[in-house]
Amino acid sequence: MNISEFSKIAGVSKSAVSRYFNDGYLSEEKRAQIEKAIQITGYAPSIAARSVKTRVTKLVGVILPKLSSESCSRITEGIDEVLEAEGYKLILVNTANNPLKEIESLELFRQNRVDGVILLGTVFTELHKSVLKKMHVPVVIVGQRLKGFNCVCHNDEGAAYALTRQMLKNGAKRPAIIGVTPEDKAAGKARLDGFLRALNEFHVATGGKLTEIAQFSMDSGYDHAKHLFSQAGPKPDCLFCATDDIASGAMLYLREQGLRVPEDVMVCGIGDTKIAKNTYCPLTTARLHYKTAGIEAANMILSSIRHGDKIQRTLQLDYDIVERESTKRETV
Amino acid sequence: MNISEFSKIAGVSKSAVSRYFNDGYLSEEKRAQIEKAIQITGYAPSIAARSVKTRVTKLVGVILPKLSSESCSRITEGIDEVLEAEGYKLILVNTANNPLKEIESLELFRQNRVDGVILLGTVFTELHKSVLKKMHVPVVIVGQRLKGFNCVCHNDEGAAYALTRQMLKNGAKRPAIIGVTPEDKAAGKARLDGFLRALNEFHVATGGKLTEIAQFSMDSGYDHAKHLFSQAGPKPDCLFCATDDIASGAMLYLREQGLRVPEDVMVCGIGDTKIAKNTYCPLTTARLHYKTAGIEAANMILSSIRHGDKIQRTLQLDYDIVERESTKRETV
DNA sequence: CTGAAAGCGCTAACAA
DNA sequence: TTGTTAGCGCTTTCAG
Repeated sequence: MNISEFSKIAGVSKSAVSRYFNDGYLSEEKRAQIEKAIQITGYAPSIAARSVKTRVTKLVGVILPKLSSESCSRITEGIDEVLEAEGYKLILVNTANNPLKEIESLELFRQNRVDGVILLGTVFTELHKSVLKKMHVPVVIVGQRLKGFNCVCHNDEGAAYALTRQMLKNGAKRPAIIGVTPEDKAAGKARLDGFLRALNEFHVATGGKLTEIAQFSMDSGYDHAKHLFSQAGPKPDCLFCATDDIASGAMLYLREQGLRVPEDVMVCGIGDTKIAKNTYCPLTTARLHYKTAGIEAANMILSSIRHGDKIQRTLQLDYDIVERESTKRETV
Repeated sequence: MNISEFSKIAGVSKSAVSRYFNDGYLSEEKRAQIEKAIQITGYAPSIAARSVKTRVTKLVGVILPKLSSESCSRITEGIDEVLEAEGYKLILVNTANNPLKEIESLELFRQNRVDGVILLGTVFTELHKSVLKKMHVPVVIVGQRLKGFNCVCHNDEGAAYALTRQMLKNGAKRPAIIGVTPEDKAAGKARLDGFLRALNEFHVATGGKLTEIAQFSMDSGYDHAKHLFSQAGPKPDCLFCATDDIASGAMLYLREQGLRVPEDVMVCGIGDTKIAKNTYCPLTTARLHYKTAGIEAANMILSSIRHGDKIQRTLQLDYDIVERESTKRETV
C-alpha cells in the first residue's frame, strides 16, 4: 500500500495525505476521511521514501564497546530517554571492544543513514580522529575528551585522587592499583594520574611492581589481584581499582586467600554500579553519573542536529564519593 | 553527492555505479575508475533511497523493557552478534517497562522501517496479540511463549522447581517466595508454579502470607524482604526469589537484620547474573542462557526474513543450577 | 558487459 | 485550503 493507492481509498489527493502525516494544513472533512481510511487499511507512510526527500532519518547512531556493561547500558538508556521523546530512534552498534569496528561504523554513518552519532569512546587512534573529522553528521563523544569535538565526560582524575586519598588518610601505607590500559585516556590514564597524585601528596613511593593493567571485567580483576599478591616482598594494604567490576573480582580473590577487607587490604572501585553495594564487604567507590551523561549527550546531539552548532563544547560531570566499608579502618 | 554527480566524476554511468555497490557485473576498468572516484569523493550510496526501491532496510527492531538490566543487555548482545555479521543493524526501543510503548513501537514497526522485530516480552495483553497479528514483518518473541508466534524462552518453571527443591532437600522447612507479577507468564507465573510444585512434592504448606510480589529490582527485593520478615508469626527459613537482583536486595535486608545466610535463611535467585557471584554470601541460582537466547532469536528472525517461514516455532533453552553457599546447610 | 529510462513512495513548490 | 507535478537518489529492466 502506497500513498497513491491510499489516497484513492481515502478519496483525497496524495498531497492531502502527505499533509495529514506532516504539517497539518487540512480541512476537518479530509482529515476525517483519511483517518477512516487508516482504520480500514492500516496504512502508514514509508519512512525510507520520506527520508529520500527530506534528508532526515530521525535516527541517531550509538556506537559502544560493550552493551552488556552497566555503564554503557545506563548511558544508552539516558540517550534513549531524551531522543525518543523527540521522535528519534537509536541505531546501535556494539563493537565488542574492537576499535576497527568503531571505525567501520563511523564510516557507515558518515554520510547517511543517521542524523547524528554518539560514540561511547575508549581508545582514540589517529585513524579515529581522521575519520571523525570527515563525518558529515554531528558527533558527540561520551566518556572521553577529544579536542575539537563535542564531549560529555566524567572527572576521572578527580575521582581516583579522592578515593586514593581517602584510603591513605584512613591509614593505608602500601597502595597498589589495578588499572586499565592508559591508551584509554579516561578510565586508564586519568584514573592512574589521580591515584599517583594522591600518592605524591602523601609522600608514598609508587612501586612499579604494584601497578597492574587489567581488562574491564571481574575475571580480569581477579587475575590481576592474584598476580599482585603472588609477588615476593611486602603485600599491598590498599587497592585502587579502575572500575567496580575489577574491584569485585579482586575482592573475590582476596576472600579466597583469607585476606580480610578492609582490615588487611582496603579496596575501592569507580562507578558505583549495582555490584558495589553487594560485594561481601560493601565497596567504597565514586559514583559516576552515567545516565545523566547519556541525557546530556543526547541534548548536545539534538542541538547540533537542529542548529548545526559549529562551536564545540566539553561537558564534565563530577563524581560523588560513596564511602562504604571496604576502605574503613579503625585507627589503632 | 548523489549517484548521478558521482557517476560523472567516475566517468561511468549511474548503472555501473549501482552495480558496483550491488551485484558486481562490471568490468575491471570501470571498477577501478569507480574505486578511484570513491577515494576522492568519499561517496557512499544513500541507504534510504535504496530501501525505497528494494524494500529492504537491513534493520531489525528490538523492543525491550529495560536496557540497563543485565538480562536484556545480554540478550541484545547475542542478537547483535548474529545480525551484524549479516549486515543488519539494530534499532532499539527501550520501553522502560511501559506496555503502551511496546504497542506504539510495534505499530511503528508494523509496515516499514525495519525488516523484522524482536520483542523481549514481559506481559501480553489482548491488545498486544491483536497488534502482533497485524504485523507485516516477521516477529520473534524472547523470554515468553505466546501461541502462534516464534518464541525463544527459558525453562522458568523447571528452574524454579529445581532451586526450591534443593533448598527443601537441604533442610528448609518454611519456604517463602518473592516473585514478580504473574501477569508476566515466564518470570512471574512459571517461576511461582515451579516453586509451588516443589512445595507440593515435599508436602509443605504454602502459606499465602509468605508470597510477595516485587518489581524487577534490588530495591524492591529489599522492601519485600522487609515486609516478609516484619510479619507476625514464625519467620521463613528459606527464600526463593524470582531474579538475582531481587535476591540480592533481600539479602541486604537480611544482613541488616543480623539474619545469617544460609544458617538462618537460605536464599536463591534466578539468572546467574554478575551479582550472584558477589553477594556477601555467594548466591545459589539457575543460569539462564541470555546471550544464547539472543543468538537463537536472531537466527529465527533471519530465517523468517529470508524464507518467510510460515510455520511458527518455540525454542526453549534449559537452565543450569549453580549451587553456591546461600543454600547450603549442614544437616544437623 | 553497458547505459538509458522507468519508477520505488514520498514531499513540497506552485498554481488554482 | 487543495491538487498537480517535479523531483529526492537509487535499482533494475531492457535493448544494445
